[in-house]
Amino acid sequence: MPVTESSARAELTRAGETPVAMRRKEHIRSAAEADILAAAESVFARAGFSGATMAEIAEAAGLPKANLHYYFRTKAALYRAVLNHTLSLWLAETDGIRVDAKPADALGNYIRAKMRLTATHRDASRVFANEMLHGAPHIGKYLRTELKALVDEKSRVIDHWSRQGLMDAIDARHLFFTIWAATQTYADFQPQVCAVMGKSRLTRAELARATEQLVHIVLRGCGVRS
Amino acid sequence: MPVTESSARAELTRAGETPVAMRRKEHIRSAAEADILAAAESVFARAGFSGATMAEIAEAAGLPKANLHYYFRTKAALYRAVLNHTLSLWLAETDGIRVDAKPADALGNYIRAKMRLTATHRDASRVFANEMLHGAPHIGKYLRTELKALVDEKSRVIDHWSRQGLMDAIDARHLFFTIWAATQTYADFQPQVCAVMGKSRLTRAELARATEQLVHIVLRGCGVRS
DNA sequence: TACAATCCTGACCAACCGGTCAACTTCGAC
DNA sequence: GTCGAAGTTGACCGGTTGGTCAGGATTGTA
Repeated sequence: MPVTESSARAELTRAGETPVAMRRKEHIRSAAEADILAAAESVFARAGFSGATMAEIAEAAGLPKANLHYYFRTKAALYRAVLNHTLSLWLAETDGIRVDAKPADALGNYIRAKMRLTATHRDASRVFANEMLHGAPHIGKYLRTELKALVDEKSRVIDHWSRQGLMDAIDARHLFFTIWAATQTYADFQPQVCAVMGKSRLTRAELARATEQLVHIVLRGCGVRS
Repeated sequence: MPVTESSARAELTRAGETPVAMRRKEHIRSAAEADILAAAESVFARAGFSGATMAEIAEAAGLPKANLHYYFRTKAALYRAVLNHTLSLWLAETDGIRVDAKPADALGNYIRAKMRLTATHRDASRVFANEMLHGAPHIGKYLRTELKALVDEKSRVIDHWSRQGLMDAIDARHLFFTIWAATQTYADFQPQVCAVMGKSRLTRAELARATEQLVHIVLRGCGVRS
């Protein structure tokens, strides 16, 4: 599980302090951190790590710049905190992929959930994509451990379905890459999608249409029996 | 067609100059520009526009920094030149998608060609992805004109195949988004792919395997009769 | 009230970076 | 050899940016 830069601070609180004081202080801290993280996510998504400035993030958060450095020592620390927040979103939604589920439901709903995620958390998706694009220097370890373990586990489920004749023999890892890429493209490459569709923004209806077509292609393409 | 910053210079050469001089000078210029563009593409791919520094590009090109500014006035001009180079790659490979072709061959070979492109021009793909991620400020116009026109044309071909019963009724635009995303992910998200596969780099064989699976899923998913 | 801890902030600084410039070299033309 | 255009380069500059710091405000406790 990702750990924020400041999570260890609670331990440092003086033993003699009353619960009331702790609660109040923690509230101030966590509220400020949440505001800063939200502003930072938006700015990092638009400008990338190098393109974003602390002054811009501070303005977006409605705080003086020095206050940012009070809660997050450095720009890199703030960036890592934003990344950790996005990573916790990343692992979710695979719960439905289990041996006792129907492949059509499990895979279909997974694609739908992923697509919903890109729509509701577009900035998080873009920060994640940006990090990956630049070689994943901050989250390489996470990819090789937690993400790999999760994919290994879910791949075994899909292999099981294949052996049972419920779907074609498919390399599950590459299938995940395809699903992730096809869904994320609506968040990460939105300018391209909008331009080609001849629209200024993606409507809910258009996204629903894209989702169902992707579900159709993947399920049919993998020979999932329904 | 994209135009490089300096293509208009040839016109400025003095009328009285001999062909030999012109040829030599143009050779020096084009050779230097090519070196700089190659170095810039590599650095922009790794660091993005803001993260890249002219000094870093200069070092990669083996030239003093001032020399870069002699050939490309500003960092933005150099970046646009790199983008133009990648855009010319982008449009290619769709030639095979024509009404008189067999859908299975046309689409299959298109996917294979795209996948080859991401392997041989990984940096170009990443520069393009980075530009898109940040809202496509430099190439928005290109997307809305040339790319849209191309996709509109190719979509009509696919619609034609659908009406002829050669494949399912598929929204061709979203199909292109899926194909582009699924192929580019092997260039743009390589750290993720490598981590999940448990390898330090992508082998040719692994990429070939991914390609054929993607071809299989797309063709089968679109109900292409073979 | 006195205290201590946390929270907040304007002012400041050193490092870096894109870009300029003047001087110098190279080379083909005549 | 002389000339001029193109190519080359080290040194320099102004603006930006991440980060610091000293001092003040706020708040719970005793």
